[in-house]
Amino acid sequence: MDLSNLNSEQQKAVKHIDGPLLILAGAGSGKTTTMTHRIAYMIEQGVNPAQIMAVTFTNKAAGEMRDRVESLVPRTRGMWIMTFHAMCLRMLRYQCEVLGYKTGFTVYDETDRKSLVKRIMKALEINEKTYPVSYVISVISNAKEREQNSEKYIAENSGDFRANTVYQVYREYEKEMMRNNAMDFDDLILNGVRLLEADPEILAYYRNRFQYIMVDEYQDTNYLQYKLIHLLSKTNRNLCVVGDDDQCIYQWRGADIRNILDFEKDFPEVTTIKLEQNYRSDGNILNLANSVICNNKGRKEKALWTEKKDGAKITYRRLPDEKQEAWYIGSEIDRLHEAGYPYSDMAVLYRKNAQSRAFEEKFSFRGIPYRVLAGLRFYDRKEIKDVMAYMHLVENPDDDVAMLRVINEPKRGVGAKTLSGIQAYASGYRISIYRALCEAQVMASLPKKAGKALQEFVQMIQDLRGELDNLTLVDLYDNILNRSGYLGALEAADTVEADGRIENIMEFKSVVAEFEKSLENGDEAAHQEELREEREALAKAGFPVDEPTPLAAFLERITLMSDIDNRDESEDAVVLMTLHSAKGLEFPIVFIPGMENGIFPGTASFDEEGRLEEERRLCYVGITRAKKKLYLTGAETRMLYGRTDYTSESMFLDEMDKQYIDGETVKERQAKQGGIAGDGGLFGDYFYKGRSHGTEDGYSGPDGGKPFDSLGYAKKQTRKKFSNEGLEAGDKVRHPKFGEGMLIEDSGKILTIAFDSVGIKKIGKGFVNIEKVD
DNA sequence: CTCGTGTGCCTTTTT
DNA sequence: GGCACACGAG
Repeated sequence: MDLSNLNSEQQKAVKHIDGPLLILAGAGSGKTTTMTHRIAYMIEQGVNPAQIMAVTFTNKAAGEMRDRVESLVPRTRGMWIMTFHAMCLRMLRYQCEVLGYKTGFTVYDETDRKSLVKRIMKALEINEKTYPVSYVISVISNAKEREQNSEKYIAENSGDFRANTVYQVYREYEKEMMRNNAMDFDDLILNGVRLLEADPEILAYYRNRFQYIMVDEYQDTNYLQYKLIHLLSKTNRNLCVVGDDDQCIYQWRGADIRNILDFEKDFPEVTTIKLEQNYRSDGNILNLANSVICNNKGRKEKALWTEKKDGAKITYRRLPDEKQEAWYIGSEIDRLHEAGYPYSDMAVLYRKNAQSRAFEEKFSFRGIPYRVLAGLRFYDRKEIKDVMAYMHLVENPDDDVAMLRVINEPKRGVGAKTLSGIQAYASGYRISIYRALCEAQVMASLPKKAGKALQEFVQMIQDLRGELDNLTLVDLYDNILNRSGYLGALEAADTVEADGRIENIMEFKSVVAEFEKSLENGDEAAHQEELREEREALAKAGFPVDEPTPLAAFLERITLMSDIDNRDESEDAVVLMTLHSAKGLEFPIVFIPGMENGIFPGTASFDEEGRLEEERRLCYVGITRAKKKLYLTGAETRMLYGRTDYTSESMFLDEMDKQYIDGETVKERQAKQGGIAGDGGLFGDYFYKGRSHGTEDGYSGPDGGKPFDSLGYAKKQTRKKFSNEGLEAGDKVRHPKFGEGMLIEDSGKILTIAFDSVGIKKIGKGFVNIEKVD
C-alpha cells in the first residue's frame, strides 16, 4: 500500500491497527483519506473485511467511504460500512423477534411518529396548546435515549406533573408501536442496544464478527450510540474513533461532546493522534474560521494550519432585504460562472430551511440551475408519503399509520365520524383497521357512500397483494396510482399545485424504476447478495432469518435515505442546503447568507450558555466548507412569518478577524453601483412550480430524447390499462417480470402461463402488459 | 356528515 | 407566508 502521499501523523494513524485509537481530526485535515487508507491497510495486512465495521452518521459519508476503500483494495466483501441507524436496522431485521417484534417490522419516520403521537393525544384529550406535540416527542425521545421505557420514565420523574401527562402518551405510544409492529428512528438504536444485551450469544456473535470497529464523527454520538459501540468493542478493544470537538453540532439531538473528550478515560491505553494540517481551504478562510472558534471555551486546544497561500479575502455584504441578498448572491454566481466556475462548484449554506425560498425565486429568474437538498425532503412531500403509504399497505395491511394516511385520500367520503367508528371497533377487538374493514358487520354499519368506496379500497389492497409476486415494482406502482384513484383525483383537480404533485409522483416513479433496475444487476444486486451471505452466516451460527421482499427492501431504503444522499454530483447545479447537512462536504465557493442575530446565531441560542457555543461551532463548520472563496451576507430587514423586521449584524461578525474580510457598508456599495437597490419589487412575485428549474427531468422519449412533453408521456405510461384479452391457449406471450412463456389457460379472471424461467404461474388479468410474441 | 373557507399560530438544526 | 384547527353549506 502506497502511503507516501499521507503526512506522518496520518501514516501513524493508518498503521495503528490494534488497540484503541483516538484521531482528533480538524476540518479538512484528510480525515476520510486517513480512515479509508486505514481500512485498506488492515485488509492488506490480512484482516478479513468481514471483521471490519465502520459507522457513520450519514448515508453519504458511508457511501463515500465505501467507494474510496473499494478503489484502494480489491476485496471488501462483508465489510459493514453504514450509518448507526442502518447498522441497527440490519441486526434487528435478522433478530427482532428476540425483542418481541415480528419479522418485517416497519420503520416510522418523523412524520409517521408525529401523526401517531397526535392521534394518541387527541384520544387522551390532551390539549396541544399546553403540551405541544413537538415537546412531547422530544421528551419521549430523550427518555429513550436514557434507556427509559414509559414505566421507568415515570418512576424517575414522578414529582413532575407534566411528566405524568407525557407518561400517558408515551405508554400509549409504546403499545401502538408494538401493535403496528413498527420502530421509530430512536427505537432502531435503542433496540440495537437491547438486542445485544438481551442475548449473550448474539452479543458474542457480533463481538466475534466485528474485531475492528471505526466510528466517524465521534463527537456527535449520543449516549446510546456510545453504549452500542462500547458493547461491541469491549472485549477486543480495537476501536478507532475519529472526530473533532469543534464540529459537534448535534447536541440538541443528544450528542454528548464528552464522549470524545473522555475517550481517554474509557480506554486508558489509548493512542491519540492529532491531524492539524488543513488541505482544504486557503489561508484567509482557515484563519477566519480560527478567529471564530477560539471564542469557545471547553474545547481541546488545537490550531489548524495550512501550507496554502492566503487566497482571496472573504467578502461580506449587508443588503437591504432578503430578496436583494438572494439577488446579490445570484449575480455573483453568474459572474463566477462566466469566469469559468461550474455551477456545481458553488453552494449556498443557510441556517434554516425557510431561508431557501428567496434563493429559489431569484435563481429561477436568473436561470441559474440549482438543487435544494432537504428542506422538505423529497420523500417527505405529501404526495410521496401518500403513495408510499399505499405501498406500505400492500406490504403490510395492518400498518394503521399508513392506513389512516390514505383511507380518505383521495376522498372516499370517509370523515372523522365514520373513521372514529371504525377505529373504535378495531381497538375494541384489538385488530388493525384493515382487519376491521374486512369484517362484514363493520362494512354494513358504514354510511352508503363510504361503505361502497371502502369496499373497493379493501378489494384493491387484496387484489394487489394477490398479484404482488407477479408484478415488477414499477407495475405495482402504476397499478396503485390507477386503482386507488389517486392520480385521477389529482388530474381532476387541475390546479397548479396538483400538477406539481403529479410531477413529483412521476419523478418518484423513476426512483422506483431505478431501484428495480439496480436490483437486477447494479449496486443493489451486490448489496442483496451480501445480505444473503450475511443471513447464511447467521443461520450457520444458529440464528435463522427470513428473506425480505423487493418491495420491503425498497421501502426500507427510502425511509433511511435523505435528500442529500440523492444528490447527483455530476449535475451542474448550485447546491442549497442547511449548514447542518453540509457537514462533511466541501465546495470551492461557499455563500453563507443570513449573518444576523436571530438567524445565525438563532434566537433560541441566546437563552442557554451552551447553545451559543454550538452555534459558533456551526459557524466554524460552515466557514471551513469553503476551499477558495467565501461570501458572508446579511439583510437589514427580513420577512419572517409574514412580518418584516429590522435585523442586527451577527455577533459572529464582530468576533471575526477583520483583516481577512473585504466588506463594505451598504452605503458605500450603493454609492458605487446604484443598480441593485430598489429592484426587489420588480422581481418580487414570481411563481415557480416544481422542484427546480433549468435541469432536465431525466425522462427521454421513445424517439430518443428530442424535446417533448416528458411529463405527459410519463403520465400516459402510468395510466395505461391492460385488459389482457384476446389471448388464446398456446400463444407465446411476454410478461414484464417473468419474461417469455406459453399461455395454458384463460379462466376469465386469471391467466395460467408456463414461463420458461420460473415455471407455471397464475397471473391476475388487468395488472400488467402481457404481450403476444410473434 | 363531509367538504370548502376563514382565523390563529408559529419554526431551528436530522437519522 | 403557510399549516392546522374551527366554522357553516350541501
